[in-house]
Amino acid sequence: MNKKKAQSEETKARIIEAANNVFSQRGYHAASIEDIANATGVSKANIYYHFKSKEGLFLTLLDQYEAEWKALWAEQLKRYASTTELLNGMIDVGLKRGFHHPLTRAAREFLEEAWGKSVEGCRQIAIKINENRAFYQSLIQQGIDSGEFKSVNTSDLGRILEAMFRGLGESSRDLSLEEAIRLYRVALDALLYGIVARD
Amino acid sequence: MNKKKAQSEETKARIIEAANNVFSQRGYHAASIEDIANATGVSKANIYYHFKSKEGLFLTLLDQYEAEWKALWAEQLKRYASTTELLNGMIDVGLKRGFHHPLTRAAREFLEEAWGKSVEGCRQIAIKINENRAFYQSLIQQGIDSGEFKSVNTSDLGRILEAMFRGLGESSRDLSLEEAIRLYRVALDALLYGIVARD
DNA sequence: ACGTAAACTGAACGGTCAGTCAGTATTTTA
DNA sequence: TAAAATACTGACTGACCGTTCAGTTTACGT
Repeated sequence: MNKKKAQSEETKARIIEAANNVFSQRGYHAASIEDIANATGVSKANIYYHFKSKEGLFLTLLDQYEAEWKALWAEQLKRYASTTELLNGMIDVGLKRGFHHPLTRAAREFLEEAWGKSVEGCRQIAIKINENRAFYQSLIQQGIDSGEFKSVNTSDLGRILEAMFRGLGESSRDLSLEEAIRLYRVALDALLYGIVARD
Repeated sequence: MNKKKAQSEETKARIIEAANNVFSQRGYHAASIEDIANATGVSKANIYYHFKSKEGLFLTLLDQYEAEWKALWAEQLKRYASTTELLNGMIDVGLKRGFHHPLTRAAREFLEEAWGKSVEGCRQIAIKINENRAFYQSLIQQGIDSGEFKSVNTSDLGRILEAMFRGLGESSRDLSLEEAIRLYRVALDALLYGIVARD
């Protein structure tokens, strides 16, 4: 139980890598299993040997991405003293590392396609959305606790922060990395300090 | 040339109405011409008598929606003295009138599907995106001119405002109208006055 | 009244794509 | 080394969907 299993796991890893690229570029629906098979260099049927379905493959990708994302954040959280700095750092790291979640588009598409069809798919995505919201919410809470932010409603503000970043992610698709980072920074600055003129 | 033409135009209008519902609920891809035909109560082929293609039908819908939106705004612009009030009013009117652009999801999906396939489709969507950006930008400029806002970069802030509203539109899909309006107001308040605590 | 054009339909076509299956090659186990 | 398990493939299926087309009904002009 050695050479064969190693081969198998390497193939699986190659499929995952190719699938990541194809889903990121084409989105969930437009990415066909055949595309992924060709990109990997294996047969279509082989993908169904390693993964239960297109949905199963995609959810595996999301799980993996989320795990990497969490690990990255656990590391970043130690590096910054204030929440403001942390948020600015988040922009840098988040954008440089794959332009703010390359699978986001595919994930949203997947969710919309799964709505009503795949109960399991919806459930899994719902879990991820909640975790993401809780993360943003905890960031805001941290800022309040440290006295940096006003005592705003963390649930609202978490949602708003998430919404703004998500919207920016889409809006900045035609921008270079540097321009995108600048835009995100300006946005964060506006949200932090407001745009209303003070006397 | 009377009864027949009237019938025809009524049918066309009914197709448009049904298509609006179906595209809004299902998104661009998942909405099949057959769905729309059934919802209208006509044959699939009849839709191709009145419209060139699925893309053509959808672009007609977008044009119509945009025209209504513009007319509504032209009216609203007169009703408010300050830009801050105007933005708050925008939330109310925009959300009450169909929860912030029901076709937005389908439009994004359409754009992603059209990328590389339909040059004409991309062109038309690009025009609409630019018009939308220019609109937000002019709102910000107006606020600066009246002395309400700091002299921020209008191009950036327009994009940011648009991104935030778009993100909120998605994020608030599981909220009631009242909750959504409240969330939007909190978001606008945060952007206007900031969330950083002042001494 | 009659020919013609507009409005409309049922059935089919062509293409795509997720998923299956019967079979082959390779490695492991006994 | 024989049998069994694993990794993998090519060809196929069934379903869906945008689009077309030959043909039918209906109103209009003359």
